[in-house]
Amino acid sequence: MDQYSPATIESKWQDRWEQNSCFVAKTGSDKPKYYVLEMFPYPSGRIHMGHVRNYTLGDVVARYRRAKGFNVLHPMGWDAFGLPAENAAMERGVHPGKWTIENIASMQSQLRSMGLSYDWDRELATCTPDYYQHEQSMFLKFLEKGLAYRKESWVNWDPVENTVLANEQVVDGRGWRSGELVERRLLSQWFLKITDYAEDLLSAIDRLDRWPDRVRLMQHNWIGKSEGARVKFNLTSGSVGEMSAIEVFTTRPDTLYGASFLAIAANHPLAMSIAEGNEAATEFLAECAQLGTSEAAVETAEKRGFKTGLEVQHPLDPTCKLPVYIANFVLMEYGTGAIFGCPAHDQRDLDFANAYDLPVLPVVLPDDASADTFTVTDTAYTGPGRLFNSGPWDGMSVEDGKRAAIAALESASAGTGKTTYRLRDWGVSRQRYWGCPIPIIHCDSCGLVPVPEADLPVTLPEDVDFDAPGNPLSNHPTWKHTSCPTCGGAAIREQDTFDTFFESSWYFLRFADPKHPQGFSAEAAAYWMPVDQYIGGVEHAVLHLLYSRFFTRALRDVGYLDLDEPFAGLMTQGMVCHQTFRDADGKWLFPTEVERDGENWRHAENGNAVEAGRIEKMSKSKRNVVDPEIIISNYGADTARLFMLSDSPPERDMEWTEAGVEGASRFLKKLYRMASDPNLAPIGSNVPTDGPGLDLVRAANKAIINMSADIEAFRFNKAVAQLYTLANAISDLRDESESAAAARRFGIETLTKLLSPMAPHIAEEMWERLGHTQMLASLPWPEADTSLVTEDQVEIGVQVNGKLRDTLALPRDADEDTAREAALALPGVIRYLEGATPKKVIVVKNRIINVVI
RNA sequence: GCGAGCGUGGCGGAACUGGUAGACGCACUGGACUUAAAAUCCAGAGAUCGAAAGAUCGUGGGGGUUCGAUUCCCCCCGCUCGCACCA
Repeated sequence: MDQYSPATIESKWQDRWEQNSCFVAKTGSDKPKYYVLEMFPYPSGRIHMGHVRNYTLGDVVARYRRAKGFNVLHPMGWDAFGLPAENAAMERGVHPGKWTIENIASMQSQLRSMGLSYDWDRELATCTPDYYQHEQSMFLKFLEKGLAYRKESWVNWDPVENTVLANEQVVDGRGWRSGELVERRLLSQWFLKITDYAEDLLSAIDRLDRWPDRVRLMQHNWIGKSEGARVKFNLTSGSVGEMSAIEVFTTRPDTLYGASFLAIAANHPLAMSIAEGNEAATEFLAECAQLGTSEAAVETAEKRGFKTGLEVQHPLDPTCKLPVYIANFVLMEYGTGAIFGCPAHDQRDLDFANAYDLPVLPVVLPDDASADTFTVTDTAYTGPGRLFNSGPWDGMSVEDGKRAAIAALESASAGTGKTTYRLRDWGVSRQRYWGCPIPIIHCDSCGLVPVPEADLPVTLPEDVDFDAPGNPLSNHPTWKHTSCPTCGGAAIREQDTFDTFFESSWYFLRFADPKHPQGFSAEAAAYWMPVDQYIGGVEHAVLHLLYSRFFTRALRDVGYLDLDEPFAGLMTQGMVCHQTFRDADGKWLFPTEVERDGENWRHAENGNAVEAGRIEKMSKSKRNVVDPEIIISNYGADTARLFMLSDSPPERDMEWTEAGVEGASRFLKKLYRMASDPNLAPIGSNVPTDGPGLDLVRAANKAIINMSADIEAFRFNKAVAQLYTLANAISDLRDESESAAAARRFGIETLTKLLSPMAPHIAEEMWERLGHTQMLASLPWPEADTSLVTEDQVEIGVQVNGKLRDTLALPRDADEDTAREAALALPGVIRYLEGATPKKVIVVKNRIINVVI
């Protein structure tokens, strides 16, 4: 018998699948459609284990759905714009385009070696004009519709990447890729009006019932809806500059009678005008500007304020005037950049009031407190209760008070009910070369002029210099010079490029018809969309996944298609982790550099002791990485895939271990031997319905049912366990009869089919060795004979007072009396009864019997 | 601080709507085969006590509901993630 040789059979079957176009998707079919998509990779040059996990998960789904009779679309492409290409250009002098194309080629061949069932005919790379010209034209349509605009604003500047970042790309005050503290810069930038969709994006989250709750919650929080009111407070001294009133936003208009001050942000326009010619105020503003926004800075910062000397009139209480402060804890970016302080019912306001000796008047009385004695000193009361000290609203609940307050404000023309969101518009300008040029021309006489549709695409110049500092497009000697499409005069091109999240916001639509001259065809999109199952990392919860939801709606509203949600089902996979190793000097070591030494580890070459550290996410910096290519060449893609799936549930982090890989490899070798067994019954033998093989036939049918359920629920680790269980059932059948041989054939054939979504190459090879000529890739999923899976005998646990004392074999669905009598006759039960009659016997059919004494 | 999730053998993890805790695998132990090793096959295995039969304990800790709790409720501890001066 020849040996299992992954290298040989894997390329053999990859070629056959390719020759037979097994995975080419056809738009339109009698079969139901199924679109499965994995987040496309950035072409860094080499695949890593995270990719292997992501694409294996997707491939199992794709292959399973295909076998279940779906018309499956399973494409792959390249998110090919981005900064690493420019860094490579600077470091190695290679052009970003060339670098990217070469990386795509090598990663593509790595992916092919994994045996993934992609329709490669639909492959796309976002850095080609053929792709990005369409987003230029989308942008122009957004512009026409008012969904894109340009404004000067304070933006996040990443000093390492030398570009602006969107709010979503700043984590803890640092750039999401560079990790460097971002700076604030005032720049003129392009924005997309994602805020127009805040309410829709938020409320539609409820309908994304096949998304993980975690991601839904993150998007919910990110959009950050607050319902409340805007309230206008008139300045008693007339006006300062052009301002005669301060508008605040509050979620607690019901506490308006407890107001004791107003506070405005340091960069509020009023604060700016006050500071003009006021040294103390200027100094305070400068101090505020220095304050970091990092977690630590915020936590330790005291509440500080600057008393402006201005006063405002309370809008509902003519006798009440409130002082105005500039305060360091008020943010210009949220609400109106101004608040009214009600210290009794807001902790920050209370801290501030205590620091500046402002009155603290409670206006909400907890249900269990008395109006005569209730006071607030150090801890604000934010819970429910009845309003008091609040004039006409006394006795109302907080909720009724909010409504009454808004009504009162509206009738006094002093405010309105208002909903505020945390979500900001998406800034899409990037000061980089390797991105999609923004199709705008700046003309001195005509202003901002869109590049006419006929002149698209605006392509990137090839000959660029990466050695000079700044944006290479700005530095290019001729590219930016053009003529104005309106007046014909000399004009300058926009030199910023789009955020690379622009490309990934619609690639899933392009896959529906990747050569379509309009970017994507509405019909093909109508057929394939939404993506039925999307799979990727959770790190995109509020980046790519939110942008894509917005983008799809925006495209709908400019007339491209009729669709709201791009991804009907989402699954976020966990990270691939590995043990870390360091030598005596604390230097990180690659797993390939160490070897086991009994309980300990030592250096493979010099034999020095090695310290094994924590199990962490695979990362280049800690060197705890395993190269998929090496695993594939040593064990084969099937082994890598099987181990990826077997160890942990997909959404959880998993640990990559050599021992686990060995185990998966051993299992596949065993299956290969089973399929090569010369003593199997001939092909087409009748499956026995009795005799010694019956247990195996049952086990195989059960495996079909369980495995299907497990795959559909993404419990791939359990699905793999079903394979092991079935393989054990085959080994356990020792009988040499003809009918046992037939059962064995049925078992191994079933096992082979069940294995095929996970380890497709070896499954094909086994199928062929079993004597079949048709490819598994084109065969349907096996159907279980459900009459065979219910056994007529069931083993039931018998408890005495809730503790298991014995077990009992009973006919299935045996009636209660039979069960009770049989249980009471058990020696294990009699021993405890000691002749007494039990108080009660609980019989749960086919499950358990509990004798209570 | 707010929100979410998690905590089960030496390890990864199973356990349907409350019903025989530890499926399946890894590591481990013993045996067979072999001159030997590897590979393979067979068997064993939660902990403690016991020769065994068996007993007791056991799903982070403490309480509760129940005939019966990993599962439901309350309190506490620990870890992970997300958000954060959001008015």
